[in-house]
Amino acid sequence: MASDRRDIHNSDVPVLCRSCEARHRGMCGVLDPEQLVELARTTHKARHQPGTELIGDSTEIHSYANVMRGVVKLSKVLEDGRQQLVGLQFAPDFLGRLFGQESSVTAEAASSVDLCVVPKSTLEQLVEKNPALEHKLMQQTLRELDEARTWMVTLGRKTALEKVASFLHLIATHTDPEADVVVGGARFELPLSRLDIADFLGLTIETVSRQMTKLRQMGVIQVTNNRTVDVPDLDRLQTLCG
Amino acid sequence: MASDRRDIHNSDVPVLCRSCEARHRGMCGVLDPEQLVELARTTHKARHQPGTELIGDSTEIHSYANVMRGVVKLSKVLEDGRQQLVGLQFAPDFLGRLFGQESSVTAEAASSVDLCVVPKSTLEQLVEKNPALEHKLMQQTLRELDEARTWMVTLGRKTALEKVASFLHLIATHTDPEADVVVGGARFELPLSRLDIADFLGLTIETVSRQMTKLRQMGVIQVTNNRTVDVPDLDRLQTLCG
DNA sequence: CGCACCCTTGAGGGGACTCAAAAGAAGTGG
DNA sequence: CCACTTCTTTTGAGTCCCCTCAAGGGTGCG
Repeated sequence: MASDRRDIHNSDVPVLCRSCEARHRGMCGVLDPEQLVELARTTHKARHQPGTELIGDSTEIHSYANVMRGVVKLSKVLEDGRQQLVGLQFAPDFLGRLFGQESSVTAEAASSVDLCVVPKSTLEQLVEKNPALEHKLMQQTLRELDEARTWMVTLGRKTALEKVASFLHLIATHTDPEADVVVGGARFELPLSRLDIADFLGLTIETVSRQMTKLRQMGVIQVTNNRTVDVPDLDRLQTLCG
Repeated sequence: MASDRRDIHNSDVPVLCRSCEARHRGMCGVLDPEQLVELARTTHKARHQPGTELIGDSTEIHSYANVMRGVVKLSKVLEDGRQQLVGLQFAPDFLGRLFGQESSVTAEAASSVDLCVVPKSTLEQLVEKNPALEHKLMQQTLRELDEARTWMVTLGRKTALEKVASFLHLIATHTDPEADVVVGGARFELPLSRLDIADFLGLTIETVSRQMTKLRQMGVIQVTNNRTVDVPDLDRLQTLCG
């Protein structure tokens, strides 16, 4: 492809960026090499363990980030501790509330996560200079809004079984399929614990577990080590999503 | 105010736009008079009765619109007919999925609604020429995303009483308060029927009704004609939102 | 008045929650 | 390698909240 050829000859591309997914599919894809160099001067990679809080709700924002690897969960909590996940972000998603003074959600590493961290001011200056960048971020924001609204239907109108099926379907279609996929099926690692899944679905951990058992007994899924899920027939799973 | 004075002298402002809220608080606020004239050449006002479908789910998009008056409800339905409202839009909100080929939601007039309709191509050309316009629309999209996520907590984690209280609080704080507001209280017309409220909250119509009755018995609200709600103490209402 | 529509109220049932305990899985140290 | 702890997940029993089904008001309009 043309862009690949250009990359080969373009030794200006910062080393950090060369193997980064965000440069192709993510926001950095709209930057020219010069802007990429400028951006890379102020960014740094950061690896986080599962459970690490990346951004706190109602805390001031000093930086944005790109998810380079792993899964980040976005959540909100009520005063009495009830928690609800409001989004999941995969590579190469952009992380942070653009133009916001403070975050409206808590961001936490669900798995081991690699981030490319950008200072707030750097990115905002770049956005001002490059309308294409804001356009790219707008596209992601619109996609996130679509996903949030799709999920509202799940939260408000689906049964527990349908919720769990919907979650499995979401993960199956959002994580890169492993090499040994069977046609029409999928095998993947759950990036979330049962508690996280419950918080994502508006259920309790016990109910999630019971529905997983039911799906297992129905032959829709196979589970090994509580985390690896095998879906022989994705269409079958989809019919259970309501 | 300075902007008012400028308006008076600026007879270039199209007649249609002079009394429009969207020109000040909405997206047209970032346009200069020349652009406003250009835009106004292709727009037209449209009044719709309650219940009119403005945009169908999965239908092709030919135009966008600004809500000038009234309330628009956004909804999604499952194949078996279960419905979920995923958003409410008030003046001067922008209506439509920017850059999308087809809508991902159904938009319906909840009350009598006045729209300012803009052809898709006109607006998209204007967005390309004017980064400030995309920025403004980005701001609204980000706000809608925040609202959607806040509502996900309500859908997933709140009890029926908390849901109804949250809905009333939302309406109380999103519709322009009437002249005769008491300090700390509010009085407003519900823009939605009980069925719509139920679809918004992920409840049944009967449950909504029962919780309204309970709130009435608790003295938190007074209801007249099933549509006019009086909240003597908004703080009291808020404590019930969970 | 009579009809239509929307809302409220009541009785009963079921699905998800709560509380409790057992079974696995993962890590620690002898 | 195995006892031990700890954490996660599963399973079970019982309860409650919300849904379902059904009937009874209100309100507006012809």
